[in-house]
Amino acid sequence: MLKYQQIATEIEKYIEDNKLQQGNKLPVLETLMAQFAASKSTITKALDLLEKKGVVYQVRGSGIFVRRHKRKGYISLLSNQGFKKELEGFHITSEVIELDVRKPTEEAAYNLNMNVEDDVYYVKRVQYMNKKTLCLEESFYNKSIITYLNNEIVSDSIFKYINEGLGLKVGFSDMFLQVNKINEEEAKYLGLETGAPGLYIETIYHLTNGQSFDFSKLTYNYEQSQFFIQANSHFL
Amino acid sequence: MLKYQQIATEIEKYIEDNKLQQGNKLPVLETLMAQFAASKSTITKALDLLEKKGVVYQVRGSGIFVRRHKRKGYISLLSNQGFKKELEGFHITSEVIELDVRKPTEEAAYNLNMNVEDDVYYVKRVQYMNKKTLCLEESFYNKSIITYLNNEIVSDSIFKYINEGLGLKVGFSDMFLQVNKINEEEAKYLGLETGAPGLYIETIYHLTNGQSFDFSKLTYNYEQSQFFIQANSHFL
DNA sequence: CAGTGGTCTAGACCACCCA
DNA sequence: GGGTGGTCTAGACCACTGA
Repeated sequence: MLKYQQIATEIEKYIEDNKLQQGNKLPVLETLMAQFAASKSTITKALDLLEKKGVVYQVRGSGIFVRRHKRKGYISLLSNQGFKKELEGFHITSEVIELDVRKPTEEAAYNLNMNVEDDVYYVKRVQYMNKKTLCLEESFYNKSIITYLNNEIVSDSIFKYINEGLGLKVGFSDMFLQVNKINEEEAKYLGLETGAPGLYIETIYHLTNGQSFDFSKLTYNYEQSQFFIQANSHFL
Repeated sequence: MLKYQQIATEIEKYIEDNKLQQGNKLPVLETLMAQFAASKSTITKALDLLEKKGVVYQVRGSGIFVRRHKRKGYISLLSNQGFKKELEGFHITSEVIELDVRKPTEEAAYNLNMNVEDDVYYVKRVQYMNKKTLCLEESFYNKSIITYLNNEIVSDSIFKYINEGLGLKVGFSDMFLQVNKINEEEAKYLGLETGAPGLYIETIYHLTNGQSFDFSKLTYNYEQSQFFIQANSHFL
């Protein structure tokens, strides 16, 4: 593990252990430099990482402060990539409905940047959170990248397998979000009425090298869907 | 403007001008260093900024590539802070329903970290996108920070005024997102039926120094709400 | 193994916050 | 004006990619 990642992890642990709250001040840079025997840039890099993750915010001329304005029961929409939910104290299980190798739909092929003649793994699952239906998921995996899947893997965490089993690194993802009335099939699997509200999210996942390997379409049960997102303003 | 921001801006412009597509390669670091007469770290910092914004991705040992997998008609959920929508080719207008100084609700006071006896500006607006109702918005501004608002400001872009008029810098925001059936009032303003799906987002906006100044509750018209989010995996 | 990006350092200097 | 974080540099060395 890299030095700056290690430092970031330890600072995060320090915040956790000392139960620091929103606005609490961390030690000054010089102290951190001494404590971790690292140069200023390395400490800064660790703090930048924590800032991206929404753990701290830095105020020039003033200090480094803890940021944790979370609410209970809300799932992080962004760290929602596969298996992180477990870590936030949500118990997620999956029921596999379909799993096979097939040709992709036009839509899936387009989003995965592959040909319609190439193979994909198709997975359809219902996910449960704390025993309630959370979402219906339909995923297409580029078979030339995700070379093998089976029922056992798919019942557990697919992303964990991609990371640890296949040794692939997920780099970034593009999410597209809409709200709609759910159709009959979605209603059936989610245990709701046809026409009920549904949060509909399509995501394209890419490896660190930019290749897209997964196109997923999820319909969330609106009764269970509470998400939070932490945004930074590099936008302005 | 800082050197690395300037460089980031120019690289973004270069991508735009040359109409580079997803996966296209940018010049190598050394070239960029020479071209902008900057050190490696400065170029890297500019590229990190662009990576955060979802404009490029960097692959070690290979190169720097363009990332633009956007879809037409989708609004960026994160750069949705106040006035950016204009820049994405959406025409947004507002109709002010209420604007006054009052005491905050318990909820607003809690989220703005102020006392219920302190004053807030309360704003209720309907926003229109390309002449269709986009959302109903209810906002509470901490009056000790946002010292003045009037009808003209509120009809235009409040965030533009906060930046340019008051000279305040927005730092980060916490968003909480749910899907619900809309109530009678929301239905009336959005021109929908009571019980129709609604995307409900609460956001707390903070200045760069961490002070929260705005607590907003938005209900989006599900027929107009298509959002995209670009995520990076510093999570894993 | 050449090309390319990533990490890390030491240090100079700058910019902002607050008392 | 003292304290604190941010920018920028030059350069050594490391790690991954792909032909």
